[in-house]
Amino acid sequence: MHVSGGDLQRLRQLNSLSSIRALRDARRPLTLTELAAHTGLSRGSIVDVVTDLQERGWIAEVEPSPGGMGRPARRYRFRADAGHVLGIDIGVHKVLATITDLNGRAVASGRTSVSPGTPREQRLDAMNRAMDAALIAAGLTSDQMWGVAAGSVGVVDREGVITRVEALPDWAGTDLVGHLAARLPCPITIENDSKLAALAEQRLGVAAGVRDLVYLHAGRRPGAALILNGRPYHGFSGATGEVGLMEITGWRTMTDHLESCPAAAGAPAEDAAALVFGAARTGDPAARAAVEAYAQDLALGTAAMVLTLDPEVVVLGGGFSRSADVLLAPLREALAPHCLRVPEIRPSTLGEECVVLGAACLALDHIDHMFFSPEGALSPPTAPQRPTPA
Amino acid sequence: MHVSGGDLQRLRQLNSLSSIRALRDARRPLTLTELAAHTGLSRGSIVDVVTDLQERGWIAEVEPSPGGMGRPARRYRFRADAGHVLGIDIGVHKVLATITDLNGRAVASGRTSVSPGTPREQRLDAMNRAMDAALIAAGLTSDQMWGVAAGSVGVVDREGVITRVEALPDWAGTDLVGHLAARLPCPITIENDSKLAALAEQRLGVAAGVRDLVYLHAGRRPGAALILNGRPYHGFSGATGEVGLMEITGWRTMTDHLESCPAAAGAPAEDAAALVFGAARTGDPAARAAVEAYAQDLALGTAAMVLTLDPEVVVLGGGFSRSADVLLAPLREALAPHCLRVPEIRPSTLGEECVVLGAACLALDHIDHMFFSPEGALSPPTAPQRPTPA
DNA sequence: TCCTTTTTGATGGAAACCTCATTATGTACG
DNA sequence: CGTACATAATGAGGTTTCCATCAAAAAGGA
Repeated sequence: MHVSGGDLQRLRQLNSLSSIRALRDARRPLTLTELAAHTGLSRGSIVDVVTDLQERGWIAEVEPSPGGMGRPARRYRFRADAGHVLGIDIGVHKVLATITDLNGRAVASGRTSVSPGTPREQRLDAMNRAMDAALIAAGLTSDQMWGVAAGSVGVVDREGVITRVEALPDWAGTDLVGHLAARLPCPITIENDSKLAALAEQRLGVAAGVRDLVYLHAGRRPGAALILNGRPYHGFSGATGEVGLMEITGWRTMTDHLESCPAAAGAPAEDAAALVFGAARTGDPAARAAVEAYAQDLALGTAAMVLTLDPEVVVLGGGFSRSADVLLAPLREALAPHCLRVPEIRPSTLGEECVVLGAACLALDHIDHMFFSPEGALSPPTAPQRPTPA
Repeated sequence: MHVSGGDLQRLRQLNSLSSIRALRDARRPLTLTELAAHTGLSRGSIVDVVTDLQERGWIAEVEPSPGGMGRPARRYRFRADAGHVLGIDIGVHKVLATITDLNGRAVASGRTSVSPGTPREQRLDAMNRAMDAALIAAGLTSDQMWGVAAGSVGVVDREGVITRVEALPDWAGTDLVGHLAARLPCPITIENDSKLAALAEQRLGVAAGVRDLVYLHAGRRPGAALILNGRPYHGFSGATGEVGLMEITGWRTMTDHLESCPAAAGAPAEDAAALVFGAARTGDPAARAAVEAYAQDLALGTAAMVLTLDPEVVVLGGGFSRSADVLLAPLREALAPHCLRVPEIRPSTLGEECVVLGAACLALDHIDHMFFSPEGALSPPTAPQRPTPA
């Protein structure tokens, strides 16, 4: 909580920001009287603030709403289309890029396919193509982007360096920031993909507004991410949610239960899980047993996190969350004996878009911090530039 | 980050708070020129603000510092003695009460002894006596307290109710808030004792300024508490750090290693640990083995938290931290094989005072939030009253 | 004694806010 | 169709707060 104060212009700036925030959060046009109520300012001052913001292009006037007593009031809306951010998901099998407006609404996206073996340069190239496709679809250029955030597999430290990654052979140490900086002048953030998925679920998804949650990435490479006190939790070096590395949790071997199930016999390892979940859905006893054994192991590591953090909600995400209908009940039952209070378990709903949307949320958060800080001027809406290193 | 804005008086209020904070954080008298630099205000405005604050009693003028070029500057200090808060630690064997000034410096304290079997009413009475002793020692009355925070064993929920406690038979459900409210008109906060110890270590102790830390309570009743993103973490229902409840951590039985050690033969269970640690210190092989076995078990649950949270520091607190000299190395070694990155492990230094000081910190935080919020007026410094329930 | 350095105090001016009275522009109703 | 009512916009006058600037004051050193 930074108390700043300042001069009269700073006060006006704060009041302008207050108005913008009110308009943005209301998600509908507001009248001057409503704005005055929201901000606590007098009517006259709100008029000043609003005409100023309108001249600068932050807000726009809309038709007065018909049918009401008294003289119809002017109404204003936040111009969410004044700027855009870019979210990127660099996955193992695909790269997604999505452009959203300042409200976080997706306006365009691009996609390219890669494989686990794709070498670094080609993966970066795939990222470039996905970005370009999204930009073209949105009809925007790269210097119109206000911010970018990219999600990647692996451990991402505070400087955005990927320090550890198992799934991709030559991906660790990739200078993602540098690579993006060459093509985009705006601020850049890199984060772990599960953390972004968790953020998306907490902002837009099944855990909207939840203060404390554990996001479980259930899939071929299990993982977890945390939202604590309402904010994404990064830890000291970014290596959070790695409880599955402990032998006693069984996370390293739990997919064996699925892959060695008769229902998956002969199929390639990456299809095994889906086949077993499908068989379990139709009642196959061996498949059900395999799912239960998997859930038992998953519950061990989950219980360790739940007992440590006492979250309100556990979000079940990752590829296996598509099979939440057969996985949820066994997981809940396996969790119960370990926990003091069993948190609500909700299957993820955002699906494949989860990480890109989370990335866009993070980029929006970043520019929010910039604009709402004392230094971040409330200039006419233009794409912020990265501060040039001194 | 709440953007508030407001009218001109609010601006003045913000600037006043900014000045108060600068004076408080500097921990030394500042000149008007220094204050102007800190707050970014012009000199003339600072004069206004300062004379205003001085009239209201928030700051005081001190002797100009001699020996310097030019005309000697007036200097002002924050009047930390303008108000006081009360911290209480309701332990199993003792009740502590400490009164600190607005800088968190202890000015007086009181102490009473209790035993695990002491029934609720007598324990509350012991608390009253400790409080009264502290008040008398400080020469203050209960209505001069600006805030109280009490730490208790057991799980404390958001409303301050003790929902679960193992160590004290009839303590769960105690209406601590109600009890304190009958004797103190100021805001009241209740929190779990380990969480307060962690807070104290992060504010005043061995982990000052650390953003993410795990506080290990190593003692006869093991536990843990978390500071995450620089703030105490409470969880949804307050039951955090309970990873020791899982069988696989071995936390429920790990003290058996110490109690069954020959070095502790014949001694009562509560002295066993100290004897074993003492024997280990002199090189007794059986005692060393017992300590190592204990450390192995302690490391399991700790590793689960470290892998989940990736903290910068683990603080070793609780009764056994007095024996950190023999416990630290085995714990560090036992932790290493499980962790991606072994956090720094630091033994607690605040000792018995830990919880009371943490309680005082929490009470200070609470009034900070009150005064620095738009509503909390910057009236002349007087004890805030609890809002009367409507 | 004079000069340099730094703080202090005073004045004028501008920005931003508030209040209150007046005017404008709709709907409702006789 | 005209009047009453309700709400919104506008404008005048006043207050608070801040800034910039400049002369005066208070020390130490030459």
